[in-house]
Amino acid sequence: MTAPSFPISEIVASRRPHRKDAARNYDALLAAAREAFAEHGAEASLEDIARRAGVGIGTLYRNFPTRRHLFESVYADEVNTLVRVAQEVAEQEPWEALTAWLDRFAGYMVTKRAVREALNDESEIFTACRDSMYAAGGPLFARAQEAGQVRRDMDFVDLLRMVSGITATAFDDDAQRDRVLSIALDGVRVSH
Amino acid sequence: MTAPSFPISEIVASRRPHRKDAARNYDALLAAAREAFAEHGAEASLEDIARRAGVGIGTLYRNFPTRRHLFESVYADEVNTLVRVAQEVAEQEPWEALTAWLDRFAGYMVTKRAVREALNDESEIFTACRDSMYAAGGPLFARAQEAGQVRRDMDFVDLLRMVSGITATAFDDDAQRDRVLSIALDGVRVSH
DNA sequence: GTTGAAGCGGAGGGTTGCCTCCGCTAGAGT
DNA sequence: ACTCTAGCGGAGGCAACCCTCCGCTTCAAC
Repeated sequence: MTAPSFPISEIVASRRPHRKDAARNYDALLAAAREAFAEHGAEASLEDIARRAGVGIGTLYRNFPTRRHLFESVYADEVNTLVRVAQEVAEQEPWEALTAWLDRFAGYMVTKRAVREALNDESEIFTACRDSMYAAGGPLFARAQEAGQVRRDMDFVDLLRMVSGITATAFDDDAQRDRVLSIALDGVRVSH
Repeated sequence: MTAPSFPISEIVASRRPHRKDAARNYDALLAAAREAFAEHGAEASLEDIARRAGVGIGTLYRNFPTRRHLFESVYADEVNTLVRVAQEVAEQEPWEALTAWLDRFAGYMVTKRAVREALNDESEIFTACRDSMYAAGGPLFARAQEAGQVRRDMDFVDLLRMVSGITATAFDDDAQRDRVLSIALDGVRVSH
């Protein structure tokens, strides 16, 4: 949990191709997949993803032989971003750093809820990415806890579950979501 | 919000048929649908539901002409139960009554998340049921708020969103879910 | 018991999505 | 410029699902 964060780009199964046109298609497919998964969930149609990316279905299958490959690639990409953000907020005050990171975490979780739903712990990539994310956010949590700002009878995973659960729900508007999230975080914070 | 709760059985679109075999099939279909929706979400296959119920696909369509009819019937059934529970807990202390009701609310929300997801506010049945549920739980919330046990800067809907969001998430075990939920509720309760 | 209508099941036609295969295209190295 | 191979797209076979339609079955009223 307190291990240093590490990049995971290298363990991603499907690699970006070298040729120029192929690389362009690869990127378009990944972007289309992220979009489609966010919109339709894990069941999004692969043919639709290929259509969105403006490539043939064959090209999709060449780059990502299975639906799982697509999930894993999108997921790995998101996690990399989350790791980077953890480094960026590291110099803020403990509680502020934690909530700032959670804010980003929430945003990315909304997008990739579909991916997580499909990648049951079976996947090596998934567990590696998850470990990497824990390694990035865990220290922020531990620091806030040691600073006496977070209650001791909960752990980092509890907090992530809480935040992702709340942010995954449909709200009337952003204000309501923020309000509810901050109320729940009041339960997390030690009343000073 | 403070209007008395009312039964909604009568406004359900599709009625239970009179003939013995038909009634049995109707019940079997509803049970199978609830199960299938809980398991596979709103996209559950209707042919699979008919299979589970042990009836032909034609029988399903006769009782529930559209997928929406099925959703509405399952949903109405759940809400009726929730209204009944609200009456049962009414005599407990404000905070205890509220959390006891929320506990049931959470249980039923897990099952019918799929139904809510599919029944966008368009449906008359849906809005009627939702109103009925608010009318049942709202007074419990108001009472706890007036007793000074619930913070004033949130409303009943905020609370329902919070609870349903958290309980809809996958947890490692029931203990973790209860722990996280109670932490979030600590944010809701006014520190005495 | 008879009877007629309410109810039944599933065949079948259409749609959509999954994945493979292969003849064509165009980028990259010489 | 030439080549040759990595890469391309989509036709096509298969499966699942949606929903309709209709001949057969079974309940229940008399």
